[in-house]
Amino acid sequence: MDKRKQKSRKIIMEAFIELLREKELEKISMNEIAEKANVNRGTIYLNFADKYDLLDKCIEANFSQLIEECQNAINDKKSLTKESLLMTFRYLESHFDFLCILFQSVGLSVFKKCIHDEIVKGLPHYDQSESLTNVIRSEVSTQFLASAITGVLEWWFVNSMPCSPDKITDELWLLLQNNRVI
Amino acid sequence: MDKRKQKSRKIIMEAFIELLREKELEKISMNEIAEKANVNRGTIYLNFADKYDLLDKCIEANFSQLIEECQNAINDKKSLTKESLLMTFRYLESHFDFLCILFQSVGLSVFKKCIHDEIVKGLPHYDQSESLTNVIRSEVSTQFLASAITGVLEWWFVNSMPCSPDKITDELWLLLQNNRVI
DNA sequence: ACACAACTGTTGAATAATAAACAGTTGTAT
DNA sequence: ATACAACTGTTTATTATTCAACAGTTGTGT
Repeated sequence: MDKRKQKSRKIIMEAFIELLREKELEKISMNEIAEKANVNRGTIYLNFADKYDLLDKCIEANFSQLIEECQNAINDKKSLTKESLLMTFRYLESHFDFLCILFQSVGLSVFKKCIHDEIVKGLPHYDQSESLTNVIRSEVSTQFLASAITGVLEWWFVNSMPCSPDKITDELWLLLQNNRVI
Repeated sequence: MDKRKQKSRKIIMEAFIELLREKELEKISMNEIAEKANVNRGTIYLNFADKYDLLDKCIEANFSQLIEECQNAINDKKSLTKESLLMTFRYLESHFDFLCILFQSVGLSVFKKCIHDEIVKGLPHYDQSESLTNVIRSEVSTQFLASAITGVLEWWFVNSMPCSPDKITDELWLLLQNNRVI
């Protein structure tokens, strides 16, 4: 992509997020965003359809960042690791205030779905055709586990992170081991 | 000036100064500057003739900043004030490492002349036609004082700021008062 | 002496951002 | 009710930056 587009999108999104920290979405005007980003107002419309599209792109970029930060741990080993869980908790922790802002505007569901899907990808997949003793690792169990993990993530986040990322990861990992899934 | 030109010049100069901190002028290539500034190499040539022109513009911008920071104290009262002296010392202190780099490349003389001239502007001017008792405030005395002040500034800077801006300002101001110039 | 890599400064075509306008909308105060 | 100010989203011509290529230079090692 053209360097100018990259830069424009970046500074506009940064300015917008900065404003989101200061006031709620509906109180933010395109004029303000343009002023804060120090770009022409038209430039915003060249890159984003409107304020809500801009918000979507910010969320997407934010989620991409989470995935990217965890992808070494997740993708290299082609399965869920303790490390990737820890990184996810740490990501949620370090972006807490910003994510709260996003969830106010857009709800938790988008993020939850993304994280759930990513966990599904990370869990080991086994054919349904395998023996019945492996039923625990079937599609159903994958969904079961992904939901469980996502649920813990959500609970931890929504309750303002009642314990450290390290502690919650330890506990969750122990549960997974006890269920003989990993 | 067009917003894009402003931005380009700013980020190119900042990147260049950043590189000047890391290595000497002759070891810095236009490629590196472009890379650090995250602009196309051609953009540098659209804004600056070459590396040396870029250096000149950086110095000019830096000096403009000094003047601007002191101009309230200097220009509003149309004469030299203790405050403007203090601000000058503080400016030299806070930009010490960067100014050292500049002086390595370009020498002290440019800066000295600018500061000298600015002090001349700040000193009160009296007609040569006034009574002989006012000879102390003639053109000669103006040059005398400006050189003295500039000399102290230079000594203080070249000797790596042997005392605080506040202390050197106090001492210099006392000298000026004892000479009944202010 | 030669090759080779990195650099300089320039070009032209494509693309993006800017400035300045515009009509239409919304919210607010009088 | 109405005027007013601020906003939205779009359009136009203009200007700046980008990208890719170019020939020519400089410095380095073999």
